[in-house]
Amino acid sequence: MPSRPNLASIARTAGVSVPTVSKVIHGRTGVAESTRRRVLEIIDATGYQSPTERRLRSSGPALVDLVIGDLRDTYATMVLHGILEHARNSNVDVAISSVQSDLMHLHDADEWARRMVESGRTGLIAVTSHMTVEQHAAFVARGIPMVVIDPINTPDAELPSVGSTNWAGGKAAIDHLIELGHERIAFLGGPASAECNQARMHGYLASLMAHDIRMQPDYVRHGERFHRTAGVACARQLLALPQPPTAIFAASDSLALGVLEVARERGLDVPRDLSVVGFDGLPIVEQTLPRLTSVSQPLTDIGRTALRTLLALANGSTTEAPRVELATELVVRGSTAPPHGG
Amino acid sequence: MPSRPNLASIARTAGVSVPTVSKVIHGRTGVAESTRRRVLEIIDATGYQSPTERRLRSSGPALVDLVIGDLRDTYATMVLHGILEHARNSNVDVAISSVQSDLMHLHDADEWARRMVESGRTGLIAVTSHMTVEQHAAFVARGIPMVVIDPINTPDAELPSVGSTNWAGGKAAIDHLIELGHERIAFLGGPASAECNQARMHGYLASLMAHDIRMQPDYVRHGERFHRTAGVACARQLLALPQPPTAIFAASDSLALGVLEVARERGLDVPRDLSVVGFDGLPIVEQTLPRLTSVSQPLTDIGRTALRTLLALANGSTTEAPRVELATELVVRGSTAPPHGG
DNA sequence: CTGAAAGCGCTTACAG
DNA sequence: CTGAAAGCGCTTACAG
Repeated sequence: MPSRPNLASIARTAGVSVPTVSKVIHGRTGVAESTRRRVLEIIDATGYQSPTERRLRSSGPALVDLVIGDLRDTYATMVLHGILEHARNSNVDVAISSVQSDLMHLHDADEWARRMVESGRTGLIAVTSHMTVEQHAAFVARGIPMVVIDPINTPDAELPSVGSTNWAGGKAAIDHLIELGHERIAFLGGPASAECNQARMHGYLASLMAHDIRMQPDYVRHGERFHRTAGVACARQLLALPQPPTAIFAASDSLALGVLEVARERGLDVPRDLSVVGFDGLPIVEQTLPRLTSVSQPLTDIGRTALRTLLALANGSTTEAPRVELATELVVRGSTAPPHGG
Repeated sequence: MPSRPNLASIARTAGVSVPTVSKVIHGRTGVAESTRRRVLEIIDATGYQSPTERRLRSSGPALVDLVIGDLRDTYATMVLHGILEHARNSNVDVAISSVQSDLMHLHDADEWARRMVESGRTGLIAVTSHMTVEQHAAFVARGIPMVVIDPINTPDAELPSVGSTNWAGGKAAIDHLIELGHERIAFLGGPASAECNQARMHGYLASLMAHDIRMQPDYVRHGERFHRTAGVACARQLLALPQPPTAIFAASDSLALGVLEVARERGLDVPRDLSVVGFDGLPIVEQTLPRLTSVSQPLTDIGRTALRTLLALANGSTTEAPRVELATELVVRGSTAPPHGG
């Protein structure tokens, strides 16, 4: 076999003529099903690329695909901003799609990967998407490198991912509330399946445990999304408990906005009657009344790092850790104070 | 000349050999400067496309370029959302870049257009960018269709653009304030050069005129950007006037957020002491205290329409109007009321 | 359904 | 600096 496969070498291996291979590649009719299958197998095995594909990959800026769950979320926008900044510096183009996570079934993943190879795409970054082992495998099988940012499920261990120190961030938030004197602290999470959400919750549990505070199952709630409306629903439940919490740690700033809204609607003063901590550090935390204490994530850095990791993988680097975590930082603002009642 | 130019036809026209044309196309050395120029001219004139370029354009989904001024602005995000929605339905891919407007000089535009042709891009949508006649010409010259959304300068008449009824929206806002009994009404605008800003201001002036209210030059301010910080700066100036306005019409919701902030810092009650109207209808207007009366733009529709227009142009349609305006709607919320002092 | 033959469009290596 | 010649990789048209 020559160093680079061409129609002739594929034809030779398959024991057919060059025109037959050409027909298979272009999906023309007039090829026996068994022949077609045999040729396709060899094409797959040799990793044949048409001249167009080859030129696409070598000439001009690389083009990476980006899938984002919901763009109207400021979180996604800030990650995107970081990705685009690094893209400009690295002379890389970014093709963006926004899809509902459930649209991307296994079949779609395979079709998607095929089309990415065809159009010479360099790799894929998925932000807050659902990503199964099979889907990941579909991309790997076609040689498309892939990086995820905060998937809404727990990804397989092989899947390269970039995020922040969610566990440490959650723990820092609760440490802060306990230092202020709180003991009745609730956790208001996002999708229970999301790994980042689980890590934040386990940071919460770890802090309680370290301070010998018993965890109350009633005080742990999960929304369907990291969204304000979910925050409203869960906060209403929490504050309607016979013994409501004196502090709520929300696993996102959007959820925390919902908490502030419910507090207002119930006439509770934040932070006098209720302390609230968010997570993300979105710009909005500086605009709320009171300004929101929040665990800040370096979102643009996460975006930048994800693209850097992807480009490294595309260049054949395999030394990258499968998971990169950037540091979070608790920023104390006006929404936390010692508990009032005691 | 054959129906489709190839190296042979170009060589014939230029009076050189096929290998020489090949060298010119790939920028190889060993070609006399005069020969190179002659060949390049003919390539330009005939619109020659390499087989790779041709295949790029014909196979797979079209790929359009999108340039966005500042992504962290929710305005841009919502437009983007509309574009991506229509892109998914039309099986079109979107390559996104975020650039400071001043980065795109004339030279860059030409280079950009060249690269777009090379990578088989279908067209360009520019959101809130600076776009000169020369830049537009650079894209037209290479056959790249282009659509702009709210450019921050006044675009040339030929440039296809999509926006909303800015003038009517501005007029509706002021009509509303005057109906409430206001006479001391200020206009707090964005970049004075932006056409959308000018249209909103002229709506303001038209309403004042129609109600025989004299326009006070002191009451008209322009920020450098449609941004909260500009709103803060201008609102401070307006409220420090010997006779401050009783109502402020801000030409964007972000500017209006700055006004609310200054009102709070000066202990003014909105809407009792000061009425505020914004423009855009971003989701945030439902979250402010009080909720913000605002002229709502159909931002996702604008995005959708921009892409639809671009694709129509790319398909050779020339019947499109050069300017499409979608309807705005004044949504009255809690930030406007009759003037208190009077 | 298959492939020998002709051909297209481009590139490469090299003689002048 | 230029181009005749050889060749590469693929496709097309058609005979069997």
